[in-house]
Amino acid sequence: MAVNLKQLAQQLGLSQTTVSRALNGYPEVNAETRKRVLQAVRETGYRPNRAAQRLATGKAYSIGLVMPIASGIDSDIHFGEFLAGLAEEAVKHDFHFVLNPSAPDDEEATFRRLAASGNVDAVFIAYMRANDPRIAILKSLSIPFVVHGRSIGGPRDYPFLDIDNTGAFYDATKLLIQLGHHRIALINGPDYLSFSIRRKKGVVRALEEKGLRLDEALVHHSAMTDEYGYRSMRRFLGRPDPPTAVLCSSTVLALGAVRAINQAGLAIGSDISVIAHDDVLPMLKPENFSVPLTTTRSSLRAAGARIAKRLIGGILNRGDYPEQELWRAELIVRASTGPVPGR
Amino acid sequence: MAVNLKQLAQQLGLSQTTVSRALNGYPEVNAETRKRVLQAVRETGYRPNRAAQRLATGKAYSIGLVMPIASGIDSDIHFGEFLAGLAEEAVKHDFHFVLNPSAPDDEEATFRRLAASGNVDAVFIAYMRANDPRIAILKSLSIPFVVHGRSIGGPRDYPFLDIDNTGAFYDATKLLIQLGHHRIALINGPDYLSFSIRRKKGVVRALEEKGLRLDEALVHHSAMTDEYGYRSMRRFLGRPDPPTAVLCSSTVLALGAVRAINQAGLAIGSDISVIAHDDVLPMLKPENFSVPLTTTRSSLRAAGARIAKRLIGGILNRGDYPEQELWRAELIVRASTGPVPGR
DNA sequence: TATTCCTCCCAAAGCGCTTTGGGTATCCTT
DNA sequence: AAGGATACCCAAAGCGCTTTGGGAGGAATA
Repeated sequence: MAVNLKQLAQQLGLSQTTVSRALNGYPEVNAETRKRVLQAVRETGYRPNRAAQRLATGKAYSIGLVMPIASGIDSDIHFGEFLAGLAEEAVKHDFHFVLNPSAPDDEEATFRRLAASGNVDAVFIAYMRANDPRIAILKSLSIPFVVHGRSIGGPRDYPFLDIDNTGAFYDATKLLIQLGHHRIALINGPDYLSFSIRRKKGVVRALEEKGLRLDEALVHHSAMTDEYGYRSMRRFLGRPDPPTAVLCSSTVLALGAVRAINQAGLAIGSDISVIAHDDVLPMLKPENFSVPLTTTRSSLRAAGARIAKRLIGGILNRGDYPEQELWRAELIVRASTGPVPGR
Repeated sequence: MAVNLKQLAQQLGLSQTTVSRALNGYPEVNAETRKRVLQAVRETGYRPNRAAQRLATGKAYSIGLVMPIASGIDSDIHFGEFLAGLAEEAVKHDFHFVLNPSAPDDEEATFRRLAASGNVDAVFIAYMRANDPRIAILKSLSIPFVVHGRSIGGPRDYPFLDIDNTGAFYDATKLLIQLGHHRIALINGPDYLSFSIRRKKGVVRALEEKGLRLDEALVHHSAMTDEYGYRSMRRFLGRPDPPTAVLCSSTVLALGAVRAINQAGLAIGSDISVIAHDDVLPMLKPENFSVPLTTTRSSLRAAGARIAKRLIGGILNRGDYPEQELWRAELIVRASTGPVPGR
C-alpha cells in the first residue's frame, strides 16, 4: 500500500541515495531532478518511515515533557492550553511526546532517565521558580531544552521563551496610576513561581516611580483558580481600607474576583478597576465578562507552538531561531478600568 | 557506552537470536541460559533500542491521543488528571504519545491521519457522547482502541473502561431518599456527555422506585468548574421550593455549590445534604471540605493507568485483559449528608 | 591536449533489532 | 539400531532509512 523509498527510487529510475538527498534538501541534487522527486512524492503520497529514520539517524524525533504533578500546578488549566499549542505544532512534524508525570522532588531523576533513555531529543520545562535547579541539571545532562518562562538568578545563558511579565504588570499598574489609583491590590499566582515574582516587581516599580508603595496586605499568592480569586477579593474588600483597583494574574482568578466584587455590590470600572493577565484561554474571553476586562494579553497556546517550533527546528537543524525570546504582552484597555472613584 | 544486543550476545558467547528470544520470553531457550542472559542484562544495563524494535517489528510502541479542544472540555482539569495516570503507566513501558489536538468536527480526519501514519498502534478516546460516531469510525479504520466511558446507543461491542455512573448516582440518591429527602437537585456535567446522561438516569431510577419524580428545574448541566457549581446552586436556592439535597457530578462543581450554600447561611449536612462524585483529584479532597463530603468515588488517574495497561498489553500481546470493564464507584458517607430537615 | 574541478549521481554499508529456516545433539520409540 | 521427536541454538536475511566513499562526465583551467 504505502510506498517506500526503494520503490519510489525505482519508479523514478534513480537511486535511493539521490531521492533521499532530494528530500532532505542536500545541495548535490539537480534542481530538475529534485522537482521530479517532489512530484512523485506528491503522486504516491510517500512518507518516510519514521522508525527507519530514527534508526538511521539516531534521532528520536520526539520531545520529552515533564508533567508536574504537584498540587496547585497539577492539572492546571493553563498547562492544558499550553500543551495544546505544543502538540499542534509537533503533530505537523510527526513528532512524538514522552510524557513524564513527575513530582517536583524527583524531577532530577526523571530528567536523568529521560536523557539516558535516548527516547527524546529535547526536553521542555515550565513553571520556572526562582533559582530553579532544573536548568543546571539539564545543562549538565547536555540534552537540548527550551524553558517556558525564566528563572530568577542562576545561570543566564539558556534557551527560553518568556513574556515580559515585569513590563506587562508595570504597564498595567501605570495605567491604573494615571487613572488616579493609589491603593492597588494584586491577586497573583503561587509565590514561588518566577512569573509571579516578576509581575509583582512590575507593580512595585510602577508604584515607586510615583513615590507610592505596594501594600503587602493587598497581595495574595495562590493557585490560579476561580475559587482563590474569589476568596482573595473578598478579603481585600472586607478590609477597612479596600483597594480601588486590582490586578489579577489570570482571567481565571479574575473570574472569582469579579464575582466577589459583584457580590459586594460594587461596580467594576467605576467603583473598582480590574486588570487581568489574559492567556487567551478559549473558554474564558475577557471581552465576554459582564464588564469587558482590561487585560495584558499573550497567548499561551501560541507560546506552546513557538516552543515546539524552536525545539523541532533545533533537532532538525533547520530554521534559525533565537535562543532567548521575551514576548511583550499587549495592554488592551476595556471597560473594567476607570478613574479612581471620588475624584 | 550503552551496550547493544550484538555486544551482549558476544559477551555471553551466544547468538543474537538466542539472547533476543530469551528476553522476549520465547520457549525455545534453556531456563539456565535465560537466567544467564537476564543476569547479564542487569549487569550491563542493556536496554533494547526502541527505534530498532520499531523498525523490525513494525510496531510503533506509541499510542495516539486525541485532545479535545472544544470549549467546556478544553483544558479540563479532569483531563489532566486522567492523562497523568495514562502517562504514568506508559512511561514504565517506554511508550510514546502522539498528541493530537483536534476540534470535534475534524476528529474523523484526525483519526484517519493517525491510522494512516502508522505512528501509533492504538488510540484512546474519551468524553463519550450519546451515539458517539467515533466508535464506528475507529472500528472501520481497524485500529485498536480503548474508550474511556461508553456511548449510549450505537454498537455495543467495543473495548471500554467505564464506571457505573448510573449505579453510583442511583446509590447516592437512594441514600438521600432513605434520609427522607424528596426534593433532590442535580448539578451535572455537559448534557451531551454520556456520563452525565447516565448519572441523571441513576437519580431518576432511584426516585421512581419510591414513586418520586426528578424535578427538571432542579437539574443543571454545565462544564464542571467551580464557577458553574456556584451559579447552579445559587439558582436552586433562590427558588420558592429549594431542594433539601444536591448531587454534584464533580468535587469541582461541589466546591462552588458549597460556597453558595454557605453564603445562603445554610448548614451542610443538616439544612441541606450534598453528595458529589469524587474523581480523586489530588488538589481537591472531599474529606478536606469544611464539612467533609459524602461521595461516590472512583479514581480518574487509576482509570488512566488501567487504560494504558490495557492498550499496551494489547499491543505487546501480553496479559489478558477484559474488553469491557465497568468499575463500581464506592459510596463513601461523610458528614455532608443527613436527614431531611424538619422531620 | 592534458589536468583539475565541479556537478550530479550511485552502490553498498550500516543503524540494532526480530524472525525465518534450518542445524545438531539428545532422548524416545519400535 | 534405525527413525522420529524434542530441546536448544545459530547464521543470515530483512525492516526502510541515511550516509560514506566513490565515479562518470562535462566545464574550466593550464
